[in-house]
Amino acid sequence: MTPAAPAVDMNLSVEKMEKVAFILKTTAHPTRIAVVQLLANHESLSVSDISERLNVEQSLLSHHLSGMKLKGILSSTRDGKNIYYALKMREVIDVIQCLAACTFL
Amino acid sequence: MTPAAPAVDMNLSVEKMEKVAFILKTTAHPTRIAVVQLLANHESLSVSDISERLNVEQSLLSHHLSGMKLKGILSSTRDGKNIYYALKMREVIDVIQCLAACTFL
DNA sequence: TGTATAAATGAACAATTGTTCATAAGTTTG
DNA sequence: CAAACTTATGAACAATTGTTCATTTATACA
Repeated sequence: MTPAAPAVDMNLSVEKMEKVAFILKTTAHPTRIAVVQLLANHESLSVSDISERLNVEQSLLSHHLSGMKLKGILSSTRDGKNIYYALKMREVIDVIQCLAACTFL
Repeated sequence: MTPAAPAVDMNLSVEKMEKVAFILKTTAHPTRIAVVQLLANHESLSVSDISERLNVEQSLLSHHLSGMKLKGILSSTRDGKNIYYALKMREVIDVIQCLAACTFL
């Protein structure tokens, strides 16, 4: 007997769904997606560097970055006056790629 | 010469980043993730069916569903008294899988 | 037609996110 | 140590999302 449906193996617990939602929400913002993009190609960048590249005001960017760090997506290390952020949860790259690959977007 | 970085090919335009963010946001909620999960395995389900399975109140679920439909993630067709929803943008399955596969979640 | 069932809608409100601004905290260098 | 520079922080406010509830719309069927 064949199943009446696509049969995609995906059985997330409620807890896991909440975590997935949490990560998605943390990423779901143009500026934050841009940050992930940048850090996907750069290993690590300082706040002011990111700020200039993305043309986002320091404080606002800092809020975004620290939020993403808090939620485990980024990591940061200080070097002198600068603080360098890096992509910790590299899986989010794949997530973005999945959608970016959609032709209809 | 080797690049100083991971070199992930991902160059989204601002417009595309906004669209990706849009889809992520539309999915980033435990109930909506559960809906995607269900519809990944069921082809199509009526509102009351989903409502019972997920234990979410009719009106609230309807709001979620129509939002997802509006944003192109789901489609719906009426059959008699019921309205059946189906997954239109199947790519979101992959997106969720990407994250669900993370062992650390 | 009237009643029951299924789902959508819209207003009101709650909760969460996003943004701005002023200021603080850490670091370097003269 | 003071000045300059980089980033973080917190309060205030704006904007968006999520939820509830009452009501409406659409369909079936007695």
